[in-house]
Amino acid sequence: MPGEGPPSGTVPGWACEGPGASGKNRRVCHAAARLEMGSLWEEFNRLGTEMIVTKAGRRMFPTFQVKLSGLDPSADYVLLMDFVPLDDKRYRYAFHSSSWLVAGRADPAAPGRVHFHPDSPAKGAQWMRQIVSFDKLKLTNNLLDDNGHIILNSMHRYQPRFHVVLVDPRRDSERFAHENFKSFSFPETQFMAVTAYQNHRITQLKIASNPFAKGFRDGEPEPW
Amino acid sequence: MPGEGPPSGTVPGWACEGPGASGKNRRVCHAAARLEMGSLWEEFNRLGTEMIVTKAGRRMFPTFQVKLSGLDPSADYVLLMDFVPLDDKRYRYAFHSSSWLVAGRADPAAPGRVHFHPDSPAKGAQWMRQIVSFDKLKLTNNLLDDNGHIILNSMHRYQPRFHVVLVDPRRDSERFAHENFKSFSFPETQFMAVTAYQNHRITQLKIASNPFAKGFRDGEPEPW
DNA sequence: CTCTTGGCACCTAGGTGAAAATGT
DNA sequence: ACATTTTCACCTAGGTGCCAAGAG
Repeated sequence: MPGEGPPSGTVPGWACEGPGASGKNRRVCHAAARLEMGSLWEEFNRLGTEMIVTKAGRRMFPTFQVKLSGLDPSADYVLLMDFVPLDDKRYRYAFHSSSWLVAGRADPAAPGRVHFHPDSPAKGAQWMRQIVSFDKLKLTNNLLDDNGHIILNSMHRYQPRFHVVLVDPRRDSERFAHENFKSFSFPETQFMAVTAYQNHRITQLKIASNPFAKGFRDGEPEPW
Repeated sequence: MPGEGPPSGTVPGWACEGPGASGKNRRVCHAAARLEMGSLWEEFNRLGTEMIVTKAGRRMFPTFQVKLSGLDPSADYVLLMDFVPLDDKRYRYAFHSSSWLVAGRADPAAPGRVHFHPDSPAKGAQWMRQIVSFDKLKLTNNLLDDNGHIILNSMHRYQPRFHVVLVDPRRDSERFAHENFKSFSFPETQFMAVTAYQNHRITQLKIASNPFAKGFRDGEPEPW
């Protein structure tokens, strides 16, 4: 079942350990990211988060947002996201039992794309100043999309991933690429891509928490 | 009367002339700015452009937009605007003659503020890539404004000014400040600050050309 | 009288899920 | 049957000029 995992957001092995060539650049190894709206993500995750994908592209809700710390204030960084398949399966939803069932092997993988945060590149000080929000990121199921959106297979599970990349001013910076980035995965943000919501409780939670989804708010009844 | 002046946008004296300490940094002296929507600005200017100022802050229309060239693609620049009084007078509008009359000396000058383009700082290559638009800039008549808006006196005339500032990485860069910027004034963008439109033809032109102003467009009559 | 303020109806622009239509 | 596409009413968010009322 979807959703379980450690509450940490740091991929093991990226710590600033020891000397030698295997370490990370000191300007990225102390980077830390705290997921915003964590309790909302967890609420969705308990039900099994679903994200709509459309031909034109649909935003995620909740929006993926992080608070950064530990960057070098005066160094340049690029921030980006990608999405990794959580398994090699295709799913379908059993309405009678309100649960997801494996429906076979995964479809051919969609073109792997990344989404650069539109403010990239920017100084560490700028990134740490306020919450970094990926609200321009859109998900699509159109394999031929030419709007630069993230392409996903519907009825497949994904794990959002967040990357902090140091802009290395050195010549031959490609040769140091492996030590110039740090990645973060928050298990509570994993989701099932769908073209229409399957679990009614997900629909209800979206309506209750997304201001753009219609519906009366907060016990406010219609005006008489 | 408002509106006359040379069609050039370059302030004389900023050219890259000669040797010696009086010149500009080579990374700014070749900078050039072309005003976008020039014909619309001129159309307004012929009538005597008016810009609304409100307590909450009002955008300019037309929006001040420029196309930049001649920057060093890899150098960092800050782009900003300020507004200089065109004279020391206060005006009033004579409806019967449809003309502006001098109504006395200028009120005490409003706090001088500048508006940094929100993408600042950025590389020359980034600034030159597309049109730079100051559509976040707002004008207010609130002397105590704390939203960072440009404060102007109503019934006074102003000349918008645009500045390209090189971010100088050298220590003691303050000592070179005078040679690290280049300024542009487009006479066709001068305007009268008002709290309500005075010239009806200005109102009509705003409605006809600003998508946010209501009114039927393009001879399209109401549905039947 | 001249000028300013605040509410408001009416726009643009674009993010929602519902539901019907269309595949497969 | 299951999944996708399309359309649409209904939102948020915010930029307009208008007009009545207020302030000097």
